[in-house]
Amino acid sequence: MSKKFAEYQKFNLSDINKQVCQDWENGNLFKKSIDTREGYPSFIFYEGPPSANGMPGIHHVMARTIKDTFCRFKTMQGFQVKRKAGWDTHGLPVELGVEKKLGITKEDIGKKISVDQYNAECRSEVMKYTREWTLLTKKMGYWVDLDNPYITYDNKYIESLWWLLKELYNKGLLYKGYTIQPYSPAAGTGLSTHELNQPGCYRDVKDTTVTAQFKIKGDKFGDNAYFLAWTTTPWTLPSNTALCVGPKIDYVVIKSANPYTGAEATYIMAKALVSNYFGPKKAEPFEIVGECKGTDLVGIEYEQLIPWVNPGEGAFRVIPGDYVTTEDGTGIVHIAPTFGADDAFVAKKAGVPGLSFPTKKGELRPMVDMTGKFFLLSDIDDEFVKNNINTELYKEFEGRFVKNAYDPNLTDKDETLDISICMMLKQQGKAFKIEKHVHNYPHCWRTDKPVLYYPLDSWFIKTTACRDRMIELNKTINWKPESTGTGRFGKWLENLQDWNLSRSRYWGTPLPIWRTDDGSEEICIGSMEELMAEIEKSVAAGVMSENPYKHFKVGDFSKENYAPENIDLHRPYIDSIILVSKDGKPMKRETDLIDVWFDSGSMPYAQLHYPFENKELIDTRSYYPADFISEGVDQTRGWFFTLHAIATMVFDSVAFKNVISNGLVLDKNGNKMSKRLGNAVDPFGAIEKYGSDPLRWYMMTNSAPWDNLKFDEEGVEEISRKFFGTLYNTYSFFALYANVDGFTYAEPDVPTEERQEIDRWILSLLNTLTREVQDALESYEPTRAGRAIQDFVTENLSNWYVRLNRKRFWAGKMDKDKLSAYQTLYTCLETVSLLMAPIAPFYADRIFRDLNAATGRHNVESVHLATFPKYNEAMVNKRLEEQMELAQKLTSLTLALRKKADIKVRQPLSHVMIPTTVQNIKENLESVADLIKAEVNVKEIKTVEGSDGILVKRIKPDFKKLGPKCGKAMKSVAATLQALPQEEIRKFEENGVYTLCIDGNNIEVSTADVEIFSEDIPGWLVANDGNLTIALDITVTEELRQEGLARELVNRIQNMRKQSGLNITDKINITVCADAEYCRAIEAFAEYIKQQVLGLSITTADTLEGAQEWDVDGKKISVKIEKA
RNA sequence: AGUCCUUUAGCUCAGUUGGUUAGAGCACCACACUGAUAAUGUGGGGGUCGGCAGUUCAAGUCUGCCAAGGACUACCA
Repeated sequence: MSKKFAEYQKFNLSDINKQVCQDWENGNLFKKSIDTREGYPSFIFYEGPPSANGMPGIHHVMARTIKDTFCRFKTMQGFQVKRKAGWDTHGLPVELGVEKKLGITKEDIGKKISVDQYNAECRSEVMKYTREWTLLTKKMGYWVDLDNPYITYDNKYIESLWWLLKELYNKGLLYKGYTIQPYSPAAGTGLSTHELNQPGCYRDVKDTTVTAQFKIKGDKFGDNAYFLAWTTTPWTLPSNTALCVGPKIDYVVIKSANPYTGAEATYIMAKALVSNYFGPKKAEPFEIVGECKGTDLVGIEYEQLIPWVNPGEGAFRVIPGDYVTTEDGTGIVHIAPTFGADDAFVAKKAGVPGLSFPTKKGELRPMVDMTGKFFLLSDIDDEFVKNNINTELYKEFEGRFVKNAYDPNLTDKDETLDISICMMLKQQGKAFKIEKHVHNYPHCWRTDKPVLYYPLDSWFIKTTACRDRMIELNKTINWKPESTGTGRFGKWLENLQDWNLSRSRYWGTPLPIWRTDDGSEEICIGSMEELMAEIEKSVAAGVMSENPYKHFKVGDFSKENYAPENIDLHRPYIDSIILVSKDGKPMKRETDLIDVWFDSGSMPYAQLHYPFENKELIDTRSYYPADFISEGVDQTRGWFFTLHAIATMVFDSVAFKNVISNGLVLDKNGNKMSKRLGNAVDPFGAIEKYGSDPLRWYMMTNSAPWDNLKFDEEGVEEISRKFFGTLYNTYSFFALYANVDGFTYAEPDVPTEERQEIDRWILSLLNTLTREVQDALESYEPTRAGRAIQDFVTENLSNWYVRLNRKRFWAGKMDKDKLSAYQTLYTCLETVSLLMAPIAPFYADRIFRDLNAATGRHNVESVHLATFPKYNEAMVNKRLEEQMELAQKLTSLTLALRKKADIKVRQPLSHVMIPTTVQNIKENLESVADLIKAEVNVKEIKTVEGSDGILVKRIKPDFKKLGPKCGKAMKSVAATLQALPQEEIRKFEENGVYTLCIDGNNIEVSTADVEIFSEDIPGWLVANDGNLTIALDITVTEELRQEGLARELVNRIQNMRKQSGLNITDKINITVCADAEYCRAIEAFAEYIKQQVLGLSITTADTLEGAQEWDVDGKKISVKIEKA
């Protein structure tokens, strides 16, 4: 019994999705796709770890489709592609999720709940949606090893991180620094830039600003001269220690007076901003008396504006800063190094001290304490108060909160510290201008209160030291799109800052650095072995009473040994470990955790527990660096950067060779999706509704991965219908007839040269397609690949090949020609299933399996274990492709003419005329003439030479060729050529050259520089497409009329056959009752009719019982068919 | 504020090294086809190629400026 091709009653991609998914599970196919490639070259892919504490969204389908597509493609190309899944488990979102769930705040940790319990909550919270993620992964067909994922909270993972940190430490790239960071006094914690970039954090606020007068020392500008400097944070003025000018900016010296007091004075400010402060509309007259550059001002000293605290040597002078602009303010910037990152930077460079208080606890703080208020004198070191603080002045302000929002007793309506200070300055005649100003200011997303820029201690990685190497290595990375690599990423590297690693939290990788209290000695731990040894030392020295990790066995890499029940490297356990210094002093761990981005950037090594296990995989570069990674473009400075930075600094290598940074998934109106707006698309719903394939296909083909995708469900539906529906129809058509004929591709291939031209044509296109798809995928352009496949299937295979060849499949016996048709169509379907498999893995597998089940041509069970098609150049015939294109164009033109003349395609016509002098077209035409004739139902195609004079010719200049030759005269040349009379054109054609006279210059034009074609044939119905012209003879002769009628009858009989439910192979007898003309037509074409409808006999009768009536062009006919 | 991306038909997108009628699909309207039929074909309307300026014989394409939308980074008086 011969095998059959599966035939389906309905087409539901969602169901197919589920079935194929099940087939994969049953066959353990993902594993097989890796195991069967054992020993083959590797294609190395790294999975960027998502966080499972949020539900997966539709954009994850996008990102993962890209990853999956290339991994499948490379697998099919014969590479072994291991894909280890990963989970990002540390960090703020997790902590916040837990705090929300438990209804606690950060302050409650260690009070209402122990750190221990808190971390346990985090550990479970972080994997909250693992089930959903796993489900989505399977449903969308993302093949990744979920059974052995790397998890960033894993002890082994942390140990690898420690090793990396120690490498950096040993290279001197890890240091502790004191920098200005965003800090939320209300929450009592520093904030990462990531937190500051939460939506809604930056808000417009209205603050009181002041332009203050800083009195210049000495009499260089007279004895009453001031610098004018503007600030939006007047509360920082008591901490002022310098003024900053732009070296290249022009400054002017102005004689005027203080608007509040009227006191005459000399002012210095940027020339470009004078009109903001002085002018005819202002109260005080002014006069510019001098001008200089910023450089000239540098070094000038001034008197302290608010003399509360003595900051020490080197303060109160003008320093240079490149960042100073003349966009607003005065072009002179007030510098409080303790409250601004830029301030601190320029001040440090110029050797200007910041203004700090030593506290009674022995810390060094700015004027503002950690709760956001001016220090109470009682909290400051007594000695310092005595020597450096003017307590008379200061005590009036001590304890004032710098923002009302920080003070539990104040509201927006109360006078702010800013206003108090402004009033004080005004009274003292030091305020030049006080006004409200609206500006954008960051707020803490947890407390909703403004953020303070505040100096904090942090650990940094000195990435700046490796900047050049990073830039160099980046040039070897293939970025898709290129602009992200050179632009966003490249620029980022050029302006690289040191990487602030510290996070003052609980749930994260602890910084493995232990220090003595005085900071004189410290140790960086790089492994468990080291830690255990140090603990033993500490126990021996009596610093610790016992080793809390005593059950851990060094060198035992079993799961049990590293299980959290055995050891836990997280806080608070790790904090209980006190090590001992060489001098016998206790060393405590620096309480910081590290930035979670370090976690993910370390995954190439930590996922392998490098270097403790799998050392050779990295060292021999057999699993490193990645050939390919892909994530959202928002990861450019996130994961992409941390991967690159760690690889450069520790391994002097790139971490990845090819990278796609994909765009966002927006809603169909181009808005960002968000749960709040309710425009987020649920990936599970979408997959259920459409199936994963259309979704994946839509995402890959609608726009390039790196462009944002405007997700529109209608687009997915369109893909379903247009591409998958057409492909399904094509397959169904094939299966239907192949089963009737018992075709199972058992016969040897019909030699190419013995196949019809149209077969060779589609096979030629198929190979061209194969090459294009391969090229596209190899250059990481899935969009181009998908679009090419889609175009081939819908346009060429279905709409042209199948449509034109339908009769070959249903008529006649299985001869060589029919076999050729089957083999050709089979090859196309099979190849398409292979080509599309990386993008649409489900339906591709369905078709492949259905085809292969009947033919057994591949000895693999799934398309994903098969080999990607190879381009066969011998099959490509550009000539044939041109010919067919010509046929398609001519057919379209002819059909358009029929339409214009209102003559149905069923009515045969005698001939079309195609004027052409181009030999090439003539030859091409000959080979496709039969096709065209059949398609447009015309008996004959005639070509006409131009010389007989019936054609009206036209010249079209070839601008590309003539342009460089003619230059400025181009326009006139074109106009002259186009206006050339018929006789001149004829002469031109005869001579091959023609001389034009333009503006007195002779220009010689040859026939190669122009296209000459006929545009019109007087008296004929004519159509043009480019330089192609056809004319249709619309005369319907008696014979043609008869044939037309016969065809109409065939059409009606076929309809009746179908209606009456006859089998397609049943034979019939026909009786017709019609007028005389129709009867003559039937008589004349009786054989034709019988053959078309499988009729044994056809007779005409005067009257007819039980017949069906039809109207053909106004004629009434009755037709009756009976099964023979 | 800086960097980058996007802007072509009502919608989604093509548009090669600049070359003269700016394309496709969807949607819409009309017609045809009816042994692939919950398919299919043909025709039609629809465009100041975001705006302005420049380079050029020639600009959707190159340059500059501007605008809108988006992303990232930063936050500065």
